[in-house]
Amino acid sequence: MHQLYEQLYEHFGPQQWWPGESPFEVMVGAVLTQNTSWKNVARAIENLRQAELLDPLSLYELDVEELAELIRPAGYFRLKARRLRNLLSLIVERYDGSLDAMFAVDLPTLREQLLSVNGIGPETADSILLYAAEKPTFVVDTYTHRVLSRHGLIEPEADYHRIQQFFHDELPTDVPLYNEFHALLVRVGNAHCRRTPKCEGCPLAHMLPEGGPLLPE
DNA sequence: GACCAGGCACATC
DNA sequence: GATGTGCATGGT
Repeated sequence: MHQLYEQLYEHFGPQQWWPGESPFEVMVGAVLTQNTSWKNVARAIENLRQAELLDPLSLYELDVEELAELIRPAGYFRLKARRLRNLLSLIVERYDGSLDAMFAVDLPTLREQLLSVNGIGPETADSILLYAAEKPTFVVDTYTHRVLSRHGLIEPEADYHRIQQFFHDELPTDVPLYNEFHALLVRVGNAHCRRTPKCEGCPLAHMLPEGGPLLPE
């Protein structure tokens, strides 16, 4: 596990994640990027920035159809407009629009509150917790799952919690480390780990198990 | 034109 | 409890 990290870091260098200028922008991005490439999300966020709506209170006042129109480039835009609204209502109604107040809450409690929002699942919650609130929780995504199972480090059918537990057990509790490691996993996933799993040219190819990658997922 | 992207909720069996 | 489906734009 540590060696995996070392190899990735050596090859790709620091990733400077999350690409967002404020914690609030990170939160919005976390919802918008669900099953969607970051490039599309960036356009949507740019629309919100142009409209000067990148703060909880302004965005909460906007009606859901106008919000949907602005985030259109991110895909699933009607669905995501509702999901954003649900998240905004937590921020505004429970924390009076203050992210500082929200982030003062302890990790397990805040994680539960986020998960209780319709449209926020484990990955989105953990992304917000790690990259916006800077709390030590590992973010598991499809790339994480794919890379680890190909390398025989987890069983292919391992669920979210199990994979996350594995990182928490193996690594020191360290926000910058979790941040960088997850970013590197996405990076290698985007660069080399596409559907056909030959792993050619991958910086991790030399550390695959005997007989190559374990399966196409 | 197919296939994919930094998921999640809900329906159905 | 397991499996299937809708959601949608933009890049390869």
